[in-house]
Amino acid sequence: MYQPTATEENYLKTIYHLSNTGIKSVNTSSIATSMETTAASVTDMLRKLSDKEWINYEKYKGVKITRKGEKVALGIIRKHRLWEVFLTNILDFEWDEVHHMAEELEHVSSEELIKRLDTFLGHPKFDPHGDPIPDQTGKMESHDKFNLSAGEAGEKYIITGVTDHSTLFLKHLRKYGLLPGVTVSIAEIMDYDKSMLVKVNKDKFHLSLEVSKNILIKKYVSSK
Amino acid sequence: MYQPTATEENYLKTIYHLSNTGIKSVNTSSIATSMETTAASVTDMLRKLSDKEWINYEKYKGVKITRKGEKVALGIIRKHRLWEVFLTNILDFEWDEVHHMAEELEHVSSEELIKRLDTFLGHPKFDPHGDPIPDQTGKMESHDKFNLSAGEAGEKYIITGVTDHSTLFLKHLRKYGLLPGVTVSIAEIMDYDKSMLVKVNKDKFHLSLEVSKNILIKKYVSSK
DNA sequence: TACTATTTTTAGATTTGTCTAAATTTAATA
DNA sequence: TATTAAATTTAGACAAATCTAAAAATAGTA
Ligand SMILES: [Mn+2]
Ligand SMILES: [Mn+2]
Ligand SMILES: [Mn+2]
Ligand SMILES: [Mn+2]
Repeated sequence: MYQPTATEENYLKTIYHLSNTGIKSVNTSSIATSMETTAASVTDMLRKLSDKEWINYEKYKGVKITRKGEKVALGIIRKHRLWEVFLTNILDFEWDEVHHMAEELEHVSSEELIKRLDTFLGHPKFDPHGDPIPDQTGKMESHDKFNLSAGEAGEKYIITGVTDHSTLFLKHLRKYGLLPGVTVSIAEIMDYDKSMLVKVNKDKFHLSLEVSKNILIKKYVSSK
Repeated sequence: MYQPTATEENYLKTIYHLSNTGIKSVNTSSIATSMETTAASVTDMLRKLSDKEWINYEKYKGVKITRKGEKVALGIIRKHRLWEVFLTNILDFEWDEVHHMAEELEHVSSEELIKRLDTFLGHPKFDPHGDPIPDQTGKMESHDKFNLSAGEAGEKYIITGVTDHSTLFLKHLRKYGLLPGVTVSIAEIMDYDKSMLVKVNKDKFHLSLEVSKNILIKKYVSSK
């Protein structure tokens, strides 16, 4: 139908993400905050996105993304995450360095390029942060993820991702080797502040609730 | 100093190329033709590029690129050609398919990304079309290239590049396996139309002057 | 319910890059 | 050299995306 501009792609991606963050209705100001722009600019853009049928928009009533808009958003998210895999696995960037570059690369338009990149990378299912990569049709894995802060003392878990994607947080976790795929056992949970003592390989760390709240895990199972 | 926009980068790249195509002074209309835009638009942009000291521009007198502007242009050309190597060598695209994608990828801004891509690719000196890749300082190899049409019957040559970069021409050459690095011997040159019979491996082809004029070669030397 | 605070939209500008049409300058030629 | 042709620049407009400030609508609260 229409060919979205890079800006339109960014709006749709943001609206898609906000729609899936438990936030009831996606309103103008939440979009403005996420996009680091003004509510007035968002209103302007919402009208354009609505004209092109990527969202349903009624003045003052908030926004709902359409199936069409979702398809655009998932395409961009797919590109973003595949490029992130490329940057970490092939060019050896750290997981806290790749997001900014992927923000640019995700707008390179060739579908064939991303198809071949996907093949070259071995059809990865998750990006370096543990986020699932949509396939060409938009489908992706959704392993039930829960927070390390909800884990129990004495139990063993595998890190599957993070809820805070900020460079600061990712860098912090890297210092402890707390990356997706790594096995963590909870040695002790402090009653006073809910901080925890965890074991990773031979090392023991003390993690604040602030940190454990933002780490996603699944139960450890020895078979694969 | 200033951060060039993608459009400014494209203008500078075009001006740089025109400056090195033997065309005496780079004039407004030649830029307009190359960029597929109007002379009026070019005039507007020349003023901007001049303000930012990437070109020297005097009304009605044409354009000369500055050292600063050349540095910008060479940076873009480096990115363009490295991405072309990536697309052909790593993602298995054909040499006639990569230019369009590289036109987008060349504007991805990270210097560190291109540095690592260069390392990953093994610091290639030439792109898939035989064009030299500038290094980080802007230096590049300039093998003296001459045209196959100026070759002599009975002699053996190695293809080093092309002067026509159109998809049509590149596709045509691919059909015959006439790619950079391939050895060609001229069996016969027809007096009437200067067309030639060439041998590539076991195959013999008849090449029109139109074609041989656009193929760049160097003398064959058995040692390396 | 009435008033106030917050959110959202509108109005009016600005920047970047583009265009067409008209005016101006330079080049070509009779 | 005078006149015509071609190239270039200017003038005025437009689309995309943004902004600030003001107006309008909705939500929160006494
Ligand atoms: Mn990211
Ligand atoms: Mn983006
Ligand atoms: Mn190219
Ligand atoms: Mn090339």
